[in-house]
This record gives sequence, C-alpha cells and structure tokens, in this order.
Amino acid sequence: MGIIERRAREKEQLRQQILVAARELFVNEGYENVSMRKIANKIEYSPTTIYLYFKDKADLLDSVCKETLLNLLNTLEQLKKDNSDPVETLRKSGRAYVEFGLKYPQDYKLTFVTRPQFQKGLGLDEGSVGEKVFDYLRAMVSECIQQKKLRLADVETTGQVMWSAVHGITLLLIDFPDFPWTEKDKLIDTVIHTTIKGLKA
Amino acid sequence: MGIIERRAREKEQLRQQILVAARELFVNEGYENVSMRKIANKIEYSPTTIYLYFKDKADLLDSVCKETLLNLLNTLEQLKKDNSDPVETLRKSGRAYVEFGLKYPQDYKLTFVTRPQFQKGLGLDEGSVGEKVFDYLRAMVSECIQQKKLRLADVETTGQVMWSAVHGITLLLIDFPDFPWTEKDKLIDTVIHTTIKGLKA
DNA sequence: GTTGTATACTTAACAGTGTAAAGTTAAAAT
DNA sequence: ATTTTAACTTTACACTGTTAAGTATACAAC
Repeated sequence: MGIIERRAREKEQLRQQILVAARELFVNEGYENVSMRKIANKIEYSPTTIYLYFKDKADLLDSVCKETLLNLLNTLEQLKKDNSDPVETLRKSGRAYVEFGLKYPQDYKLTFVTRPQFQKGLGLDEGSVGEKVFDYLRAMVSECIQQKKLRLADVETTGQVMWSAVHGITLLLIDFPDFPWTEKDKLIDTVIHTTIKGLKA
Repeated sequence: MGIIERRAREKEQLRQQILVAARELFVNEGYENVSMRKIANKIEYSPTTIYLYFKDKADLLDSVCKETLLNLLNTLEQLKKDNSDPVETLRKSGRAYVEFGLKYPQDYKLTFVTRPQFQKGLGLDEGSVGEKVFDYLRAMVSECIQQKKLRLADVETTGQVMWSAVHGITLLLIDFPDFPWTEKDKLIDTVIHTTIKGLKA
C-alpha cells in the first residue's frame, strides 16, 4: 500500500512545515505576538488547518519545545563521549547548556519559562525528553560522586544545584541584556566554576 | 485650595484602585489572561478609563512590578540592620530573596520574567527601584570582600553570581512545581550555601 | 445666575485574536 | 457510477487592546 504511506508522509510533511513556521515566528516575534493566522499565512494554508495537526496554540508551543529539548539533549550528549575527568565534563556541560540558551534565547525561554506557564506541570514527565535531559545531568553528577570528587553524596540535590546555577545565569543574561554585566564569557565561567567549587569535596 | 488637593487625592485613589485590581488579577490569572475589560469590571469603571491613568497594559504591568520591587527591597533591607557577620547577612539575604519569590510567585515572574519581555531593557535603569535592589546586593558583597571573606575581589561579578543562583532556584521551583525536587527548604539552603562556599576565599 | 471651559468618564468602533462548526472539494473504495 | 472518507476552507462567535468621539458634571468668570 504505497499510496497510504505516501499520504502519511505528506501529512507528516505538512505537520513539520507548520512546526518550522511556528518556531520561526515564535522565536522572532514571541509566542504572544504570533497568531494562528500568521502561521497559516506563512505556510499558505487556512488558519483552521493547523487545528487538524495540533490541538491548539499551546499544543503547537509544546511540540516546538519538545524539539528544542531534543536539540539541547543532542548538544549535551556530544560532550559525554570525550570521557576525561567527570568534573571537567560537568563543567563543559554547564557551559554548553548556557551557550545553548544564549544561542537560541527565545527557544530557551519558550521551553523553560513560557511553556510551564501554559502547560502546567507538564514537560518533565516520565519518559519525556525533558526528563532525559535531567537524566543526563544526573548521570554526570553520579559519576563525579562515585569518584568522590564532590562533597554531597546526594545526586539529586547536587544536580538540582547545578541546574539552578546555569538556569539562573542563562535567564538573567537573556532577560536583562542591558544590565551592566561583567564580561559575559567570564561571568558564565565564574558561575559554573563557583558552583562546582562549592560542590567539591 | 483644598478642593484641588482633594481632587488630586481622589485621582490618586483611583490609580491605586486600578493597581490593586490589576495586581490581583495578574497574580491569580496570569498577565496574558487578564484583559483591560476584566480589570475595568473589577473596579466598576469603563475599560477606557484605565487609559487615563496608564499608557497601556504594559505600563500597568510596569507599575505593578515597581511595587513588587519596592516590597522586595523593603524585605531585604530589614535584614541589613542586624549587622553581624556580613557573610551571614549575605546568606540570609539570599534566603529572603528566594522566599520572597516563592511567597509571591506570580509577582516574581511578572517582575523578573514577564516584564522584561514586554518592556525591553527597562526595569534596571539608573535610579530605578530595580537598581536599588541590586545596589543592596552590591553593598553586602562589598562588605564581605572588604573583610576578605570572599575569594574574588570583583564586587560586580560576585554579586552577579549570587543573583544567578537565587534567581535560578527561585524560578525553577516556581515553574516546575511537579519536578521531584529534594526537600525544598534544604535545597534552597544548599544552593545558597554552595554558592557562598564557592565564592569564599 | 447664566455661560464657558476644563475634567472625568463612557460609548462606539476598529482591527485583530483563538477556535468551533459547518461547508466544500477531490480522491479512494465499493 | 455511487458512496464514503480525508483534507482543507469558509464562516462565525466571543473576545482582545486601544483610539476617537461623545457626554455629563463641576468649576471659573462674568
């Protein structure tokens, strides 16, 4: 049944088209300022067609964010391979996390700030991509602790402290671009370095 | 001219009424889900009356946030008085900052996340309340550094690292209430303790 | 005490929003 | 050749922020 498959493929293509258009608009103009009609215009379909592929605007946001998380996960997992000192890998990962956020600031905010506002509680459920990202962090921290490189024995707490630090600096740099930050790169390094130093045994 | 004064007082009262109604709605239903008409209904005036007191919806948000920052500043400055160990004061202030955010989560998000999205760049300008909050942090850090209790000599960087940490944990706890956080209170303490430990000489 | 004017507020309107329901068209199945 | 199904569109509704024009009341001047 090649026809059915072709049709399914075409459906999936349109779905992707919608996602691409939505992401581009969300990122460039902000979720609030993007209307379903704008997205529809961009893909040259009627506005309601989108509703055949996504439940509503929040669901569209949700799907865009899932992709972002997948990107982040891929970016991070690149680092795991060069398995030198686990603490060094942790540092590198923190750095990569912040850089990811600053490279795609609107995607980052969409995923870690806007989405939780609209899809309450969701996004870090069991089996989700979001959870996989945190699993990655957990695994890294776990290795550091096994080698007794860190002070706390508690993987969860340690991971959450790390996440706080990188999330915090990422959002501040995104949201207050005009604040008189000390040199950005140095500041990011200092945040990560300070946190890891504080966690060290 | 008592009449003029009375009229000015009445005007100011309505302004305050609008602010109170707006804050309550923003906090309970989220900025996006509050319409000017809803606010108007609450105060029993026509929607357009609000525009006689505030430029637009963003300006209303702006004013609400300024109040929040003033509250935060007051909360923090309470702590300055008991001037024991400056590092201890820094720790307490961090704790108070996070607690403030968790006590008024929607106010916090409105001020530190929503507002920068709508009032680009504004909010931490010279002479603003926002700057005063950071000035407070600067002063505290400065004292720690003068007593050589902290590693870095750079007040700015040190302050910004502190801010990252508390901002990060505050937002994570607000935005992902269903995440399996380790015990909240302990986690907050650990974040602050870790950061300060990392900053120590 | 009447008239003019400024102040405070409201009504009406516009262009836009998310989205549900009904309608259309064209291809596939019988 | 007819029916069914899928994909998409049109229409419509109730709502949004905001502007412009209109109204009514309180004050000032004569």
